[in-house]
Formats: sequence, structure tokens, C-alpha cells
Amino acid sequence: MVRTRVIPLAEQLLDTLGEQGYRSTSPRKAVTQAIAAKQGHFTAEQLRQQLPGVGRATIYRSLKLLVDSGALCRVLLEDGNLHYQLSHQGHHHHLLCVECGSSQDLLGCDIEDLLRQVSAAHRFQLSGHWLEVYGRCYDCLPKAATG
Amino acid sequence: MVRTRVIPLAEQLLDTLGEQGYRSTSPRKAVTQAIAAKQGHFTAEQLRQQLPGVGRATIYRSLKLLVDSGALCRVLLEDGNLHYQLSHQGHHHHLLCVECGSSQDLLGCDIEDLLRQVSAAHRFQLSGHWLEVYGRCYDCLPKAATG
DNA sequence: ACCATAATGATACCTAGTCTCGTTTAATAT
DNA sequence: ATATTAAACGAGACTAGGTATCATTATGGT
Repeated sequence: MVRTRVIPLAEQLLDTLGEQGYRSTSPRKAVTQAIAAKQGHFTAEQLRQQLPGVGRATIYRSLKLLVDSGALCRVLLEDGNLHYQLSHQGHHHHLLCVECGSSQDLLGCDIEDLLRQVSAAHRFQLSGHWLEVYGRCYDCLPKAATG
Repeated sequence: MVRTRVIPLAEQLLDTLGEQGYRSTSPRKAVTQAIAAKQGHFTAEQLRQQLPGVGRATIYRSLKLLVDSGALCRVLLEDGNLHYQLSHQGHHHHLLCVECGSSQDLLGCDIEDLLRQVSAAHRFQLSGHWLEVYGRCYDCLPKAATG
């Protein structure tokens, strides 16, 4: 069994940018570190409050680069707010916990198949879709019941 | 066969508001008429441009009332913009044509079932979801092919 | 160490929407 | 028909979230 070196997440994110020819600047380090320290999803605004030394434009620029590079993905919460979270795989959906903000990835599920069938039945040429699923994760069920 | 009187759509919308105790004012008439004349989805901004005589706040207020009353529903487009459209049924999803802006309702499909199964498998208590499907309707396929 | 240029932050701006408040108007009572 | 009064209105201030501009700074290659 080969033990691969565990690259800290922040470094990984920075490397992703590096691979695409983007420089490794100190604001970007701050942003990637802040992101790496997060659990679950977060907003640009949260990041901004956490990094008062980094300009607003820089934060939005960094988020955009990371989304474009596939390292982050955007998720839309029930309240209509846009959040970001680490993206571990290609296209997939999320079970978003409304209680603790965690999310589980929904991999290899049959939703795409179903959508393909349904679209075909409506003579509709499918080009994309957006799905978010809201609820409570197992850890948060007790809270919801007693709280 | 009973032939029911066809109530013009604008009147229907106004009646919906009336049933809930809201007054039938001339700005509201203008808004419901503009909506009734639309095909497919539209933004608050489009409505605003079409009705320069109606105040911004009034347009947003009317939209909110109509959404709350169930006559309209909100749809989120691929570009992240919020649109509105007539809502013919309860909770359902839409096949949104990115070409002409029309939409087909997806009724009685199995997506909810699938989501319930998947959630259960992840020990996740489902409370809601948001799904939009993008593509081209049958009428727009030729355009996409030749254009 | 130098240099070209990518990246930055301050700030102005923009879009989409909400809030406030003095005025108008619809629906009801007279 | 008129008076009454609360609902609804519009103007405009304000907010949140995000983008554009541009002079300055810092990075990475030489």
C-alpha cells in the first residue's frame, strides 16, 4: 500500500491555480486558506468578513477562478442565496443540510437518466439542469426533533 | 357538454388577488394584463420596462402577492437570473427552453420518488428541493441546428 | 537586481430588490 | 352621491451582492 503525501487543502487549491498559470500571491494564499478551513458551504460575504485585509474584488476574482478551474462549485440555497463549496467530483448534486450547512454529494444516482427519459418523452432536447436538495443530515435530526 | 365562460387570464389573476382580500387597483390591472400577455417566463425588470407608469415597488409587491397566492411561480434560469411564470399546478418542475423562453410543465414524473429513495439511502431527512431543466423545445430544434 | 506584466485594492458603479413615508384611491358606510 | 378610512400607491433613499476602472504593487523570469 502506497502512502501518498497528504497535501494540505489550501496548497492544493493554490496549485490548481498555479497549473493554469495564475500566480501565487499572498491574497490568494489567504483566500485558499480561509476556504480550506471551512466546512460545508459559505458565501463570498463570509469570506470577506473573515479576510478584512483582502479587497472585495480580489475575493470575487479568486472565487471565480476556483469555480472555473473546477475546485469550487456554486450551490443555491433555499433562501436564494448563492454559496460556494469544495467540489470533489464532476457534475453532481448535493444534499444540503439546512441545519448545519454540511452537504453530502449525490454521486452515481439515477436522476440524469430519469431526466433524459422525461425530456425525450416531451420531445425536449436536454442541455442542462440544476438540482439542489434540502433537508437535515443524520446528525442534525435530533436537534430538529428536540429543538 | 357544458361550455364554461372563458375568463381572460388577466381577470383571473386579479380575481385571485380579490379572493384574498386585495383591492383591484389600476396598477394591479396593468400588471396582470402585462403578465397575461406574456408567453413563457419573464423578469420583474421586463415588466417594469413595459409599464413605465407603474412604480417599481408596486411591481415587486404585485409579483410577490401573485407568487404567494400560487398564481405565479419563480424559476431560476441558467444564468442565475430569477424569472416568473404562470403556475398552472402545484409543485412541479419545468422544461425551460433556452431558445424561445417557453416552458413545459413536468407533471406526475418520478423525480420526487427518486429523491425520497436517495435521501433515505443517505439517512437524510428530505424537506425540499429545487430543480430546473434547460434545453430546447421541439419547435426550437431546427433553429438550433441551422442557426 | 531588474523588468514586464499579472494582480491588487480603492473606489465608482451597477443590478435587483426593499423600506419609508407622505399622497392617492378603492371599497364601504352613510 | 358623499364621506370615511385603510389599503395601496409612487418617489426616492437605501441595501446587498457583485462588476469595472485604474493607478499602484508584487511576482516570477532573466
